Amino acid sequence: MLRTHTCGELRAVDATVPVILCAWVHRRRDHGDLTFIDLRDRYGITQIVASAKDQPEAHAALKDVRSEWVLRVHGTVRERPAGTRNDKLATGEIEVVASTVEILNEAKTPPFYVNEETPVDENLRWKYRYVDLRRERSKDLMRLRHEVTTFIRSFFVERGFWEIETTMMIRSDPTGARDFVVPSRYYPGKFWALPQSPQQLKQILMIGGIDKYVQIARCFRDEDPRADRIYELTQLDVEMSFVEPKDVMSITEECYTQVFERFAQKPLHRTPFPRLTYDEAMRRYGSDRPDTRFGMELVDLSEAVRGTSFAVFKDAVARGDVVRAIVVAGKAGASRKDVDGWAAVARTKGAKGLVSFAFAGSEVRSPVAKFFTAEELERIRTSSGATNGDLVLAVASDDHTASASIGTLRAHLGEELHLADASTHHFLWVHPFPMFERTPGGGWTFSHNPFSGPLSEKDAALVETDPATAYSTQYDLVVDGNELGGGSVRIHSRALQEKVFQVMGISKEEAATRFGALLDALEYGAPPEGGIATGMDRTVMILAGLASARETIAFPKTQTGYDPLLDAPAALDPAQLAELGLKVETKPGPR
RNA sequence: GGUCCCGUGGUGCAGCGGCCUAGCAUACGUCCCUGUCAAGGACGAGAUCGCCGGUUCGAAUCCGGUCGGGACCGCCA
Repeated sequence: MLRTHTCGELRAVDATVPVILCAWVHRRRDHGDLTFIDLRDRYGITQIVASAKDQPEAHAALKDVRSEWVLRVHGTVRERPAGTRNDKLATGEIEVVASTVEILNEAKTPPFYVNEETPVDENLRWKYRYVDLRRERSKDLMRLRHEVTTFIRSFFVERGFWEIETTMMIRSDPTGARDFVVPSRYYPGKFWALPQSPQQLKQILMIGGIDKYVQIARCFRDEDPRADRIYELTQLDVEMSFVEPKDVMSITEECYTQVFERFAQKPLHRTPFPRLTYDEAMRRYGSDRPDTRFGMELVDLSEAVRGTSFAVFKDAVARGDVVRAIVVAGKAGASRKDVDGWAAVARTKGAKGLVSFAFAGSEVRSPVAKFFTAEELERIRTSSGATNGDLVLAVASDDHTASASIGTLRAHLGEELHLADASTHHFLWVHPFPMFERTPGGGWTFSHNPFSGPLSEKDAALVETDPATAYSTQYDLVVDGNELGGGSVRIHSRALQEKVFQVMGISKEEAATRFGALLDALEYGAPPEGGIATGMDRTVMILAGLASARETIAFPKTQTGYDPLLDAPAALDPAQLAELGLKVETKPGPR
């Protein structure tokens, strides 16, 4: 080893010990004939000192040294003179008196500060990620992620789970997200796909008798990235044989309770985690991942407005649609501009408009006030639970659109008005879910996962007779309004799996082509089994209180999926293309 | 595919029709300094305001386009 100690470990008891430290120059303080260097590595910062009088050789060497140079310092640990200790440093009671200073490497002036917490343009941060990773914030996030991952892995391993690596090159299946694909050289014209998740593989592992599987698995989804959605995500992937939903939920809950108690910056609001059905979540919060850190639950005004002369509401109720609303406490004074902005939010989820009622003293201000009698307005007030000074925002639409648009508005207002309890983390389960949801074309698609089993025998029967009313074993784990993950107990009969595909308009033949391996496996003794997958990037992001998942990974890409560090993606040279049997028709873009 | 915000010395910001010969902080360079720890002091260098075009007597500032970054909608089983 080039060093005897790290920069984080020396204390007063080490005084007089000869040491060799190797690390980066964090800061230099030059007092002329006395020079201090803060030497920094992953472990901490240690002050190096050299004086012209007593350590002339080291002192001379330090004259030229600059920030981020890499040094090897030979010296002796000394307790700092009285009055010069630094309580802010773990090593603040000592300093290393340098005898010789070797320069292992010089460094250009860094493109941004390593020793300060200023925000930096992400393009620059990712391009110089090796500099960025030296920053305390980035380093702490890498450590947090490492510790959380290690903890979770041990948690499952201690409970009898085997970590098994599944293949990264699989068959493309264009359901769900777009696949990232890899051309095959040996089979020209054919392609591998990178897995969106190891879903089918882990089910096949259960059929193989592995019994309990865990993997911190990389998954790839070629959809436009967002702050909390990246191309390459890492998920905690778990599967167990001979289980019911409560078994998977219970071990997941135990794991996440421990993870958050150990690593979060604030306590859990409540354990055990509350449970909402999908229907209740939609009815009360207008979301299948409700943020329960604040109230403002949805209210139904359909009955209250049934007899009014306001056609939008009256006609909606008459045709079986609903009027849903939220009460924004104390916002009766909101401006027209505010309300217009909120209406735009509601419209993004399909609302045709947004009607406001401001209850200010004896007066009710609303753009549509003239269509309502005083009694009707009072009925709206009482059935919404609004009190003086409150603002009621209402949408008329079909049940799902009304809930979803008001729910989105609720989430938006929660952010805008800082309504959420910031002192605790609110976990909850959403379970069960409907098995199917409507496609825009009027058909059916799976609500989460085509392999999710029906909740009961009754639901299994409904798959054929009335898919709309069939419930699945699906459970989602939600924290602070974020979907952390989800899973289900799987279908373990080929016949039922094929029936489910059929409802979704996938024929037996098509299913056999796309999901052949799994369907065949189901005929060779498939156990009842289930599992869950949760997002590790999101987990770390929430633990660290970040708004973006990009910082939680070592080598992030930009929002357009560009990697500034490696300058990727990049064109292939013609020889590579030829070998793969590929011809590129689109000219590469500006990059 | 779409909407919105941003782009000014290395970095982070200010300036938003003429007072800009572009300001501040910090970093950077040279010098002074033996107890600092965001060291201090003195001096200095560094940007034609992302790019292209337009409006104007005059553009960092207004308009259009384009490129790049970010937030969001669509999309994300």
